[in-house]
Amino acid sequence: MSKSEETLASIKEVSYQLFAEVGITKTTYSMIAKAVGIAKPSIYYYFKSKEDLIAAIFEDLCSAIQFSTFFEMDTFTKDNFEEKLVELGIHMIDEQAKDPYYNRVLQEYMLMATRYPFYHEKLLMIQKGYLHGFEMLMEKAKHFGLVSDQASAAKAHMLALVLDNIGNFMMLVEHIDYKQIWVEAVSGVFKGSDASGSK
Amino acid sequence: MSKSEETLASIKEVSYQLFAEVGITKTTYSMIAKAVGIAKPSIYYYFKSKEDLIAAIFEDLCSAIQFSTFFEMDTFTKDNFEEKLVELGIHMIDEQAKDPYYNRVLQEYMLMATRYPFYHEKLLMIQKGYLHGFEMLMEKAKHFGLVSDQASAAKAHMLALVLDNIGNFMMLVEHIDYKQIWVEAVSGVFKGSDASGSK
DNA sequence: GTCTATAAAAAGATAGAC
DNA sequence: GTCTATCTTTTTATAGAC
Repeated sequence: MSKSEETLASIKEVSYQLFAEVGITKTTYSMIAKAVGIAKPSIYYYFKSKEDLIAAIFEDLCSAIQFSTFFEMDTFTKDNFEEKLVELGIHMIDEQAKDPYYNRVLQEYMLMATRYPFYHEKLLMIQKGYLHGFEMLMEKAKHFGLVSDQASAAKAHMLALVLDNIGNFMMLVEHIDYKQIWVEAVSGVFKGSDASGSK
Repeated sequence: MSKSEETLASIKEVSYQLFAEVGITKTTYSMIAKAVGIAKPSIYYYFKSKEDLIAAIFEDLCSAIQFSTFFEMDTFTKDNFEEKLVELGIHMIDEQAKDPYYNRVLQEYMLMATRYPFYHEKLLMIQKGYLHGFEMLMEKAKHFGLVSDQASAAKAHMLALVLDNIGNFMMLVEHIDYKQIWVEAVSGVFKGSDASGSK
């Protein structure tokens, strides 16, 4: 990693943290420069405007949160299905909880998405990836006879909504068992036409 | 309503809309003054600082979104329970969808809550109101023999999470049947020890 | 209550030396 | 690549007349 690559990475990292801590709008080039340890105009060598910087951080974020990053369709079998779904969801929650800035930065960009088409398009695609991904999972579960035919799209969307928004909830309320909530959401969906797991 | 009360109401209304449309930070006294049709310093007669204005809009918002505003415990009986829960949830979704600014403004304040203790405290209290409110509802449902004993707190929290965050989801994705998602979430919870409604 | 005028601070951004 | 110096614009906020 060259010196200039290091500076670039440092600017991005510091910006990401500041976006979470004080918000995108209130993050200034002065603050970034001070935190990185360079002069304010030096940032313009890497990002010709603040708008560019905001977009660059966004691109990095988008890459990390695709549905396929956390849910591999092939790992689901008739026998492990519900268990696997619980496990991968919890893994996703854990991964995102590791990064103390993630939820706040994502929410910052969610609000930007309501104001700028560029951000709306990209986040919508990711969101649709989750909706569609869970629909596919429900199809597979239906094929295995693990869930009822009824409203399987709504079931899929409910799961996507719960998982995607546990992070939002975590921002405010700390002392809750989020994993249990996910277990409950999944279990509610699979209680329909249970062929195997009757306790 | 006196002239001065009208001006005050207008400042608040315009600010609320601007908070949604361009964000709290990017909303300036110039923009507000222009939209209201007064001079910029006139706003200082009503709000001695922008900070004060932001807090005032917040207080108004908080009053409108208490758990008890939407869920009246006494209306739930053994026979109407699931149906009532679905109905009141949908009513809440409808009410909030009527106000095109609501979700964005709330999310703005959610982010403020992660940065300022004042906002954190108030929103946390509201959130806890929902969590506790749904816990009480689950207790009542348990008492009626409508849900199983297992993980009833997690069930309650799952419902609170789904309902509170449908709004967040609606900001981004428009074409989804949110009511069906709520129906599905409720139905998943009640599928446990179903004494009456066996189809 | 509402205005005009203005102060004080800070923002995003550029010029140009090294 | 990184710096110092500087420009322009806009912000929140105040003073004081009407």
